[in-house]
Amino acid sequence: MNQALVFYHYGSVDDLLAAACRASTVERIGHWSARLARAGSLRELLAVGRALHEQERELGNVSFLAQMLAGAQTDARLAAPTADALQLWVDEIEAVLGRLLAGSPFAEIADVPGLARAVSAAFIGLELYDGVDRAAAEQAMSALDQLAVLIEIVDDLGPIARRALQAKVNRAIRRD
Amino acid sequence: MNQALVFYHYGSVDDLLAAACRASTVERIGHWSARLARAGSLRELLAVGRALHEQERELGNVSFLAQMLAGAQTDARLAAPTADALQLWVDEIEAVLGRLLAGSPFAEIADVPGLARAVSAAFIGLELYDGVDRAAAEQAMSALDQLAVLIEIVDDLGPIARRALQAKVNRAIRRD
DNA sequence: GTCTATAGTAGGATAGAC
DNA sequence: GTCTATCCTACTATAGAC
Repeated sequence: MNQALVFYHYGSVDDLLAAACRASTVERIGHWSARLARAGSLRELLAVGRALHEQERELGNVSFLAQMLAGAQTDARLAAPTADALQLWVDEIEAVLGRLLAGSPFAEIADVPGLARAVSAAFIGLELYDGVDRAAAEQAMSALDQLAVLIEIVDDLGPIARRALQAKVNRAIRRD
Repeated sequence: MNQALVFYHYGSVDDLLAAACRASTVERIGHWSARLARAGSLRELLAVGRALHEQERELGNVSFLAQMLAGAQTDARLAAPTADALQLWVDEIEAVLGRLLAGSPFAEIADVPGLARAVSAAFIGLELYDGVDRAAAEQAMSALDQLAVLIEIVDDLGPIARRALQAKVNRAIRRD
């Protein structure tokens, strides 16, 4: 391909990046959505996240995302397509979390759309952290894995403890 | 200042960035460590994080961090100083979390150093997300705030529920 | 639609005067 | 230590032939 064709087809480099960002995201989500839909627990979701990160990093998509995020901080023309791409991922995560947290006190007190955005942002942070300090990112991932165990334990409390927890949750909700 | 002086004093642009990264991080941590040390709960820690993000964003430090992270993904000369700077923040967070989670089942099942790295990475992700989609990042922050309420509720369970939880935690630990 | 050529700009880096 | 001048390279973008 020729460098001048960028401007014939896309008008500017920014517009090319926007198109690449959109197309790549749609393609990658198509590649992962089935696996995300198959995750049956938070720990399984984390495992899919691990595999996803590994592969996207090798494809260079993590570096690309990092560059888009960095550019987007000071350039609205990059921020808009980046936000759109992230929204596509957030929609996926929201669907998975909504399914996994159905009936859980976590879903009752914290809204799932907000959680999906928080989880997505946290995952992005972990991906970038991994490129900077792999050992530290791995340590963080392990801690999240252990935390997921605890969340599932809380979700799986017996009726007495569950009622006590629910009562406290209700009081806290009223207090806010 | 003159452009050529960069190379006289620092040798290369990368080395200048490394020095700036280090100096700036030390200075900013000096500015925030007292407030972090004063946080008495996870929700207060989140509130400090909100204020910190707001101010560092206005100072341009979030954009700087984003650029360092993006560059570090493909350049080890940027990765090393970035990792060092993040480690300084992680040390701060580790101290705060160690204090706040002392005696909590969260600290017993997930190691605090790993959690500190996960929290730091998540915070970085939120900062970058905020530069791309402010409303979404705000929604994520609110969800985390509500989640912190739930964590404090679990931490504050009565003796019966607490014992049931602890027993399940112990079983889960042995299972791993 | 695709190519070559080219303009314009910016950034990293060195040489050498002071 | 600081400056000017300069080189080199890379990148964005346009003009115009085919």
